Order: sequence, then structure tokens, then C-alpha cells
Amino acid sequence: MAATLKDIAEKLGLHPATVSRALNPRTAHLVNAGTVTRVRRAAESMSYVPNSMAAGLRTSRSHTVGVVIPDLTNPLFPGIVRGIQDTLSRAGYTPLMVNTDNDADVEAQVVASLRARRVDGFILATARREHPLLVELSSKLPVVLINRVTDSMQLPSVSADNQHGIRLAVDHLVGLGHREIGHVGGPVWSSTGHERAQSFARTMRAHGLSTARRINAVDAWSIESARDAARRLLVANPGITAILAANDQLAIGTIEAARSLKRRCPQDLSVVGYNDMPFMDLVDPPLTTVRVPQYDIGSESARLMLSLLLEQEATPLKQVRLTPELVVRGSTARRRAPRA
Amino acid sequence: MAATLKDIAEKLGLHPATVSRALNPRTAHLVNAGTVTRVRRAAESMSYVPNSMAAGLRTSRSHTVGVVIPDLTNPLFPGIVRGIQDTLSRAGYTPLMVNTDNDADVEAQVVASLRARRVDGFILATARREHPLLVELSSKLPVVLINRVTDSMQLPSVSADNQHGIRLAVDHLVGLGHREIGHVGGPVWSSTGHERAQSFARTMRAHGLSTARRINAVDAWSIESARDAARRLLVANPGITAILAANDQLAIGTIEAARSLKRRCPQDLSVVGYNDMPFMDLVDPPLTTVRVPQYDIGSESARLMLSLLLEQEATPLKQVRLTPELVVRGSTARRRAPRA
DNA sequence: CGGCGTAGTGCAATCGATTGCTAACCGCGG
DNA sequence: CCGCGGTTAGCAATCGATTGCACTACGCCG
Repeated sequence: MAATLKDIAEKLGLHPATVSRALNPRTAHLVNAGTVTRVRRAAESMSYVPNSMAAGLRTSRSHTVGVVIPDLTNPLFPGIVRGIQDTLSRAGYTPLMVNTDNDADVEAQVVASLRARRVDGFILATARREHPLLVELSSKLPVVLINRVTDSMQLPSVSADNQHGIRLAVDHLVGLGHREIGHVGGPVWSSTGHERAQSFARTMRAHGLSTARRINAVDAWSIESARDAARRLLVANPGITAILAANDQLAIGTIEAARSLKRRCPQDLSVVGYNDMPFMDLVDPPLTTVRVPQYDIGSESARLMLSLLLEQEATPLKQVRLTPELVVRGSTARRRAPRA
Repeated sequence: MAATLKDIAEKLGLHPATVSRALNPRTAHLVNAGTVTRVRRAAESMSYVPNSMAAGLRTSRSHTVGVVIPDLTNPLFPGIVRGIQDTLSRAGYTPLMVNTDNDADVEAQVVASLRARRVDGFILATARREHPLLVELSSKLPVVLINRVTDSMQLPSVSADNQHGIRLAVDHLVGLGHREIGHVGGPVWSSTGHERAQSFARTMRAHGLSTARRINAVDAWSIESARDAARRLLVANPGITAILAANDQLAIGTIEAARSLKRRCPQDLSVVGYNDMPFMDLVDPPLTTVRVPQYDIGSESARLMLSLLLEQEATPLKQVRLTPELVVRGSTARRRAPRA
């Protein structure tokens, strides 16, 4: 059906090998310049499309990268994915994207199916803290981690600086006069949640503020989960005047919990989110949040992957840290007189 | 490096062909049951992963489907993509996803690169009204259209019933007492925008209401674009008390335009969106909108694609239409006395 | 005029799985 | 004892591109 190298070769009275070389920019210099243009023209006219499966079989490189995402419908990820796609495709690579739903079994399964497709490498945005696959996987293929650095192993990674982001947020709240600041943290199994909670504690201590009993955790990065947790936190600590949530969904859940306790945001309670997902400027109240450069995280991780794939000499371990910034909107306000 | 059929065969003193048959459920019955289990066990222990590129080369089927999306960061799409992925992967297929940014050139390019990867079919969610590629493409590969039926050609498609959705919205507004209802339509090149505008006109006429001069169009599905358009519409037609926007972004832009003209939503102007993207319940005011079943659109289109790929006999042309529903929230209200 | 270097092509093996055909072998009936 | 049907398994070709090696022809130098 579709034209092959052999078809072109026959039409031109050449050998397939010559046609192959003429069409490959890296080897075209081995072929007479006139022949190259003849071949190019013929390929064009026969609308030749190289069969990447055949090429991949021969070279055992698929020009394909597995991209493992916990949940694409979390608005944090589409931006990242766009960054990955744009950068990879510019280099002739195709991302193979899969969701895991934050389920370790699903993850094992999709990783296996991507290996069957012979991906050349993996970009992992799943942020479980422990990760049995990782050791084995990274010994066989290039792996780039997104939003996570592992405790045990050194791997190439791209992430936004959580410590810095959290400090921006806490400084902002302290600057507004808040002293009793709570934290609604992410799931305990999540390395991101863990890191942000630690950064929170560290920063609070640096300000000489109490931290220990205010840290709280939920079991999913969801609005519902935060609703419960924040409610408990607020009931247990009525003196809290501000809460830093570990991401935007948790911030929204926190605001809803506050409302259910008749505490308005920002008048009675300031709330800061994290990530600055799309539309967070439009919710009520517009969310003050830490913006992470989503597209850049994606494109940087793709760039890192490409350098691992293309550099002949072993690339030195690179861990890219991007800097988040604080976006002040309507969900934070100066602390008012403590409630009666 | 990785184990191959031959490796297993040698270890077991068998021929690769036998191993292949033993491992393939469709041909396992040709092999002695005992041999099958021996092979299975060996494959397991050597952690054999079949090379899908070799299989694909031989069978010229990649078990891969190209999924072409205009813009993944449009929150409408992640839900659809999830539906596609879940359904395809359950059947052993892998989606290859690409963005086009609503650019026809980019689209041509990504389609070419997907064809080089020998995708078995295409799911197209790009909704340009005219589409030169489509004719050629659909003659060579199975194609399923999302959110679009073409004027010229009959192709398998999955979409939500725009006419029905628009009617729900208009009926709602009319029921609230509105008579002068405007429409902020999508880009003219978009088939979705076109269809919704037509449905709007039709429904308004059915209600005996004026329509002609209120229809308006913008050049992108963006908040900014709607801001300008809605402003012009409102300035030109100050009597308008309600606006139906062709999607949620346009609705948000419309609300902002109204604000800039000192018209509050919903008190002075009711606004209805379309799609019910995530977080539309949280914006200010919570958006009344037509909900389309995003996940189902994705999974139905994947199902349709699978039936095209797997059924031996030609599948009869199927055009799936899903039914949207109206979600009433805070952006619409009963019409008040006409403004002074 | 002989020999050597080089540019340009052709040859053929290779990647790993699949599959139509063939071959070996068994049991059984005539 | 022969032959036949049926079950298992091996053989070998095939998919299409890539690439190390061999070969030809030509130009150039000594």
C-alpha cells in the first residue's frame, strides 16, 4: 500500500540502501548530491512515509518517551504535558502518555505496557514517596522525575522549589499580621505533600511561630478530602487566622470548610493555595496562591530527557529547580482582631 | 539485552515459532497444553516483554491510535482524553496524543508524523469546518470525529447534541422571563461554534423571539476574545438581559465585559455557558451551563474506533449523539424590570 | 603506466515476531 | 501391516529500514 524505500529504489534504478542514506540527513553526505535530490523528489512525489516500526526494530530506538501522569484531569498537568509534548516533538520524539490514578498497581501495569512499546525513556510525574519500580527501571532506561526528588536515589529531576514557594506564602501571611497559621497538607504518601509540610514547619520555626499541632494531612489531593481535614483543623484550633494549603484543590476545600463554620474568607480566614491552576483567578474569592511554572517544568524535563537520550557521553546528573512565585489575590487579607 | 522469543525457545529447546504461538492466546490452542505452561512460566521468569515494533512490522498493525486535540490546556479536553485512554488501553491499544493549537498547518504536520508511526486509526477532535486532510485521511484509515459532523462527508462521529443543549439553555432563559437574549458565538471556522449559533437562532425563532442582530462571533475560544465581542454586543444592544455563550470561556469573558459596563451578573444580566468545565461551579458567580458528558464522549469515540478496527465486516456508519444537560447555578436569574 | 586514495553504490545481514506450509509422530481402523 | 487423520512442532519467508563491508570507477601522483 504505502510506498517503501524499495519502491523508490526501483523507480529510480537504485538500491534501497542508497535511498535510505539519501533520505537520512546524517548519512546524505555519503551520496552524490544529484542523487540525493532525485531521491528526495521521488520520495516526495510518491508521498513516502518512513516506517518507524521497521526503523525502530533495526535500531532498537523507538523515538518515543513514556510520560506517566497521575491524573490528567488535575488541571496542574495539562500545562506540564504541553511543555513536554512541544519540546519532545520538536526533536522528533513522540510522548506516550498514560494516567495512573495514583494507583501503584496501575502504574506498574502501564509502565510494563510502555516498555513493551520500547519507549526510549520515561518521564515520571507520579510522586509517591517510595517506589519499588524506580530502582529497576532507572537501571535500564533514562528516567526523569517531575516534581520529586527521591530520598534514596539520585536521579535527574525537574521540580519547582517547594521550600522557596512555601516561604513566599508564609512570609506573605506573616506580613499580613498572621501568627496562628495552619497547614492543610497533601497525602502522606506523596513526596510533594511531604516536602511542602516540612518546608512549612521549617519556615514557621524560622519565624519563631508555633507549628507542631497545626500540621494536618489528608488522603487525597481533592476538594472533598480537604473539606474534612480543614474542618477538623479549624475546630481543634479556633485561633487560626490563616491556612496554607498544599495545593489549590485543598485551598478550595479549606475555604468551603471555613464557610461551613461561618468563617468567611478572607475576612475571618486567609487561605493560600499552591500551583495556580487555570481559573484560580476566577473562583470566589480569587485565590492567592504560589504559581509554579507548569509549562516550563514540562519543557525542562523533556529537554533533560533529550540530553540523556542524545548525548553520547554520560550526562552528569542534573536536577533542575525552577522558581515559583507568589500570586496575591483575594483570599488573603490583613489579620483582624482575634475572634471573640 | 531484553529477552526475545528466541531466547525463550533456546532455553526450552523449542523453536521460536512455537513459543510465539504458545504466548499468543489466539494461537495457543495449536500448542500442547503442557508446552504452553512451560513457555508461559519461562517467559515470566525471564521477564519477557514482546517487542511490539517487531510484531507491528510483521503484521503492519501498531495497536496505536492517533488522537488529535486542539488544545489540551482547554479544560474540556482532559476529561475526553481520559475516556479515550481508559477505553483504548483496556483493549490493548495505546493513544498517541498531539495538540494542534487550532492551527491547520500544525495539524497537517502532526498527522503526518502519526502516520509515520503507523497509527491504526485517528480520533480527531479538531473542529474546523472545512478540512482538506479529512478526505484523504479517511480513505486510508479509520477516522472517528469528536464533536463534529462534517457537512460534506459522512464519517463515524461522537458528539453531544448541540441543538438539544442550546434548547435547554434558551428554554431556561425564556422561562426566567428573558426576551432579549444575545448569543456570543464561537469562532466562525469552528463547526461547533457554527452549529451552536444555528441552534440558537432556530430555538429563538421557535419561541417567536428576535435573533438576527444579536448573534455575534469571535475569533478564538478565549476569555479575552469574548470580552471584546460581548462588550460590543452589549453596547450595540443595551436591551439585552441575557446572553447565551457558546462555551464556558466565552461566558466568563461575557461576564467580565458586563462588569466593565457596570452590569452585574446575574442581577442585570444572566449568562449561560456551555461544557461545564471543571471549577465552573466555583467561579464568581457560579456558572449556569450546559454540561456535556466529557468522559463519555471520549470513551464512546474510543469504542467506535475499536469497533472499526476489530470488526471484520464493515461496520455500518455510526454517529453517536450524547445528550447534554443543563446545570443551573448562580449566573442566571429571573429577569428584572428593564433597565432605565 | 602502475598504484593508491576516495567518492559513490551495491550487497547482504540484521532487528524480533508472525504465519503458511511442511514434517514428524501418534493412534487406530481396515 | 498399511495408510489415514489429527496433533505438535519446525522451517523459512516476511515485514521495511539500517549499516558494515565490499566493490567499482575515477582521478591523481609518482
